[in-house]
Amino acid sequence: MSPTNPAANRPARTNGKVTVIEVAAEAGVSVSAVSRAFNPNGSCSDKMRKKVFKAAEKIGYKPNRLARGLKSRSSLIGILVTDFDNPAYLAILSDFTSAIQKRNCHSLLINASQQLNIAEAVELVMQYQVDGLIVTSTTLPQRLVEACQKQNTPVVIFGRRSRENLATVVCCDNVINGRMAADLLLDAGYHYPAFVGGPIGVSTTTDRQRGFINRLIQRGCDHWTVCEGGRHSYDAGFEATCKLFRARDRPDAIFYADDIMACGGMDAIRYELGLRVPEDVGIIGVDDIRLASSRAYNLTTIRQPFSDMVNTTVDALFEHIHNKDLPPKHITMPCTLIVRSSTRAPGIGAAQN
Amino acid sequence: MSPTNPAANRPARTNGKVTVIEVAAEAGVSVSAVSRAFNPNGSCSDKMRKKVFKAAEKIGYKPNRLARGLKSRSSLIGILVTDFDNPAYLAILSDFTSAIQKRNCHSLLINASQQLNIAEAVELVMQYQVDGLIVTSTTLPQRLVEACQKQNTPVVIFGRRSRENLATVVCCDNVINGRMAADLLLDAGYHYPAFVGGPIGVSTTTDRQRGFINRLIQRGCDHWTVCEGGRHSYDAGFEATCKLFRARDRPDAIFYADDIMACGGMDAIRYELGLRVPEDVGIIGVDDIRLASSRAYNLTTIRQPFSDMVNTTVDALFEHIHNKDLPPKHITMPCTLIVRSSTRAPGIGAAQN
DNA sequence: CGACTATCTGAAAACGTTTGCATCATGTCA
DNA sequence: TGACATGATGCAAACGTTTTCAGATAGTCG
Repeated sequence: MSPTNPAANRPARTNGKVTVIEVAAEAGVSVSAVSRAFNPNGSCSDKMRKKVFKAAEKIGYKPNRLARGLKSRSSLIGILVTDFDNPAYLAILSDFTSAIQKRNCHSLLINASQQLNIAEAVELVMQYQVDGLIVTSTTLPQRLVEACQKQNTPVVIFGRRSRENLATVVCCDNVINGRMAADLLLDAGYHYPAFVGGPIGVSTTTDRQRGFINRLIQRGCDHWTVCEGGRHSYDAGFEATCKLFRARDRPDAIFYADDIMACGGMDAIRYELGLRVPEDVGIIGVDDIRLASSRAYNLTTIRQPFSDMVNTTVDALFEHIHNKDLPPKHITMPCTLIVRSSTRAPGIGAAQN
Repeated sequence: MSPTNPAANRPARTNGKVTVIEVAAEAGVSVSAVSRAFNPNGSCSDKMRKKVFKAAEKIGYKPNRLARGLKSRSSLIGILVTDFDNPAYLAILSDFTSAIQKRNCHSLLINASQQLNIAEAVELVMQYQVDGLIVTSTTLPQRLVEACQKQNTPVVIFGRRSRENLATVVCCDNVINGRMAADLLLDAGYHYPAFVGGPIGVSTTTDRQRGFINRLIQRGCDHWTVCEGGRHSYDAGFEATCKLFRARDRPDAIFYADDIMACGGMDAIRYELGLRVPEDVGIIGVDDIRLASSRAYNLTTIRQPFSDMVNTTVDALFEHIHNKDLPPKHITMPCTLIVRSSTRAPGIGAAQN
């Protein structure tokens, strides 16, 4: 019971678990000293820190993040995912978790695609006192964004623009993307373009369609058609394409809202309809998923810079976390046209234009 | 200060957050009553529960899962993922999160593919006091499994068998899968089979290889070759295949450790080498990812029942959570051969055998 | 050598729950 | 009617941290 060892006379409750208390006892310092030693910005001398670490190491102490989260930050980031169909999301998830881990936080992954609606998902994730929330491939009703803000939890929306200016958004300008697709197809001499969309009412799809169609009209193309696509999946693309070709006026070029749909569509055109790509039908998608650059598809597409978008999203989220009254902002990332062999080279067959 | 309202005279600390204390005050009951009302197996009358819920609803109370986790379960399940290359994992993740959410728990997703090694990943996830841990596409060193068990956290390993019998494992018998592939190729009259593997030292790959080669030998085929594949990716399959065909003895059939590698390989064979599938080269993969059934690839493969495997894994994990001294078990799920058009029909060209 | 900072350190009060124990109704049975 | 079991309720002590506040310990400067 020496006076230099203030924790020694504390009853050592040794019920298995090793906590700060045990570390304090072992190192002969106070509990607060241990806490500070483990906190990067705790005021604590080097000697103390070394002593504490040594004791902690010796008795195998690991901090309890739940307990820590009760007083300070949980270091949990919620990731809300609704679209598990789009193959691009595997790399996106990998990048998100990785970027979050780099900041010594971790990812609470919520699947809002099936049983859960978005409101329930948000409520659940908030129960874990997440430090921030990333919402992917869907937009958040104003009401929910406000609910998060009331709890002081910043939200960043990934990949969808949202009408209200409440939350920070990272996405691409899909109207421009639609325009790019229209220009490419017309330049390559296609005459009857079609658009195959994703889920109804989703801003990415509607924006792409709007940009596409408006540009067609603007350039004097008055012969086009549109097909609601359904899910972001191979099968949806396949079927939408078959449907498109059952009509009397068959398109000679298709802009798909999505690469995976474009792949399904290309297979329908080649193997179901027996037509050639790009000679008979030109195809262009969006995303540039891995499969797009495969030799089998070699798809012309508009690349979304997913990896950059993810990093930007996480950066923005942590900015908001560290500075709570930063105003929300809209960040638009540029897309690039990747011309491969699912469209004819510009100029060829363009005589009629 | 009526005697029927024990919480009314408690100082109402009203610092914004609404907690059990506020609910108790609102409902005029004790804090413990509120807690019990919110816990399905808390002893509590219907009248009380109704009263508490009404008060909670009125003032917008949401339980704090972090605080709850401090005393009882965290309702967090860790999911360790190392393989973000294999496209099958998107659906697997979707199924895992969904199955976990059905049990009113949530998924802490740890990416152990890049910066983090497995030991660090496990340690991190344990800091969140997860109720259980799912380890996918990798095995856990005995030391780590023991560390988890010491903390009373059950572990289930998904998709890999592990040498030690410490943790519960859900996987397929990949030796059998290798045998199936060998039989199919020999039956179809291929003579010089090759195996293209995934990452070195991974049990799935080595098992498939072993089953495959042993069966070839057993059936008198003494002409075969093997190629280490590298990652589970399209590019790895593509390149391994090119390498294979640069040798003097070109195989006429390839068993890939993985569908996505098989797709890369098929493209190499068709577009890089100018050979026909299945006439010149037969191809078989494992997994039956969505892409395998696309018209472009239409790949013969061995289907792993991923969805069932996920459910079995989660079932097993929760069994262990609820009954801590259940012994670990090995669960082997049956795979099915899906014959498509990347292999010749059995019998054709089999004269030489 | 004394006063004054600057830096470390410790005690104790949170953080929001759950739960063991004690109490108190309420109903049951002889 | 009294003894007793049953179930609902409240009190208060955990759970493992962080953090405020105050005290102690050097360090600096005149």
